[in-house]
Amino acid sequence: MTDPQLVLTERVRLALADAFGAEFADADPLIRPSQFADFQANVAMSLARRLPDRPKPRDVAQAIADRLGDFPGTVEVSGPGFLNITLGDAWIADHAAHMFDDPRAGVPTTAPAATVVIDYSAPNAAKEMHVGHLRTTIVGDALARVHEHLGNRVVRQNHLGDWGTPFGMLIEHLLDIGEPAAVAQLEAGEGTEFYQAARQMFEADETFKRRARERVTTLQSGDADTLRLWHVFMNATIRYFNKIYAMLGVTLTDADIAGESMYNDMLAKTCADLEASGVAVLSEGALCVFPPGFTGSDDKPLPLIIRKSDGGYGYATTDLAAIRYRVHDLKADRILYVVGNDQALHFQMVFAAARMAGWLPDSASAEHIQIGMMLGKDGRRFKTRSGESVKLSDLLDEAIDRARAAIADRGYDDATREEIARAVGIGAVKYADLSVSHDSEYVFDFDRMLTLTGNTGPYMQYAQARIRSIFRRGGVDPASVTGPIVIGEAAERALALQLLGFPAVVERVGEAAEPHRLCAFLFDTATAFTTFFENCPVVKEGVPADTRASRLALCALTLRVLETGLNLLGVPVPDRM
RNA sequence: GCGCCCUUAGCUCAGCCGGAUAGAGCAUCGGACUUCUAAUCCGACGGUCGGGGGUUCGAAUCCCUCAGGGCGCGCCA
Repeated sequence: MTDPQLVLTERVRLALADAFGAEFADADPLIRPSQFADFQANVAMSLARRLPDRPKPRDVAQAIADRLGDFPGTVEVSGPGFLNITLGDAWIADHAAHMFDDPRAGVPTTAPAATVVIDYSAPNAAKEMHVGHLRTTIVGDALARVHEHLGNRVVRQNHLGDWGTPFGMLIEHLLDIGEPAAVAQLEAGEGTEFYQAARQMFEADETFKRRARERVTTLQSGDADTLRLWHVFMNATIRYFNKIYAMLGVTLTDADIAGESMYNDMLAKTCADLEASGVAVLSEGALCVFPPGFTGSDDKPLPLIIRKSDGGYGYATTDLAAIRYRVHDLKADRILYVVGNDQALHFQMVFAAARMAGWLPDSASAEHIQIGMMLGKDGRRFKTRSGESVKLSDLLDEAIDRARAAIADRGYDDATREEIARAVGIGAVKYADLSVSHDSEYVFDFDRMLTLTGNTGPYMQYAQARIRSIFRRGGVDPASVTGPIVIGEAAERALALQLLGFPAVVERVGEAAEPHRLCAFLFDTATAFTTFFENCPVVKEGVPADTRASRLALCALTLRVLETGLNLLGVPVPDRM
């Protein structure tokens, strides 16, 4: 364990138990970063009130400090009873060295491993695919990578919108324009245009409308010819999705596809079981679950409709079937739904219904990781100037174009420039999505996300590239560096201390499902490195051999942390920029 | 009516498991370039943390309330 906050928590807890008795060993020492020291412990104030003779908080703090005499650093009582803790340089160097020797850079593996089902991306083949899907894809993928790194068993579930009434008109439109033309259009990413054309026919042409409705019926009845057409449509669409995933460097594969259609065969039983157990009841001809606590506009219970009065199933049914499948068949301990926050109420009700049915036991959690809406620079829903939704590939192309322009005069050959432009452009978009908290709206702005300063992908990539540059310049392989690490300059100390916090951040990101915390950490790390870079020459002439060895080790460790962190976010890591 | 998100510096956002003087980037102003990659840095300026009440030794953070903005909510997904 290298994380200072955790080390100190344990150490101070022992001290206060020693001072006041074992019954207080459960008290959280409240170790927090401090502006007056490396860390501060805030426990004395609250603990003073719990103690029988209600001593002064400062005395409590002093009593704890007295039992930290052997601590490798300094402990001072300050203000109303704060304990200001400054770690010794040797302690920091020692733990940094320990972290450096660990291939995992101190990140522990969860034991026992949990099964984490992550539902993300889930583009809808029959609806406009908009930039909102970009965010759930990127955030979900980062969470999958983090949980995998933590040693959990991750089951990705791409809950494609691949079923439902719109497919009647989509299939008819496919027939009208011919399969080859339809496939070409869909693979080219013009699913929205395809959908709109079908929609237009549906609204304008009564014959088409009738055909579409009949097609829905034959599709749902499992008619072989119709299913074949459906597969033609879906396969082409999925090939387009895969192009986008490849471009984005997303880890989703066809094996992770678990679209709505997958649950078709379970829907009737889902309803029957819910009805038999009394969880679902008929209301106005529809089969509904009324989870307690949900009321509508007139204070009447709000239904979750699982079978429409016409006998059809909605997405609530699918979600309930999916939750049962994920718990029972996939053995999920945790299910993360990385989905837009407009579905908050829906998921609350689905989760509540699943609990009522006993399909979601207390031992498993279902969490809606709410994704906030993406806004344009004008603060309104992200659209093109003409009001169209923005095509994902166009968006990514523009990011790459801008990145390419930024490095145009750097003297790289074409292939290298292209590789860097892709890494920087895609990295900028992904990092921008990840660096703000997932549940808030966020403003999409190319200019901001592509700058080399601030909390951006390019800045993080650049910091990392500069470290590699040092190794190149020095003719040193980062893997061959051995240290030892010695703390001299303030910038070395600050960098080493910063690095020690990496494992805890990764764990926290997994627990709280908040990738933006990793971004913030990496930004702080890159900033600390930049200060080090400005102040501490490494392979320049005149640097003593031991200093050089120590700094090379710090560089190598920083590189590992930045590279690992960016990998966990799914942000590409170019060698040079 | 109900649910979710939001309201913190001119702009974009952190901080919100309560802790000392609320942070960062951009923008603005001033400074640093014969570079271990200056697209990278340093400094300055800049805030009634939407309003009010409560809990607390202590509130941007917890509770209540009001206001404003966004999104959603019985047979689309």
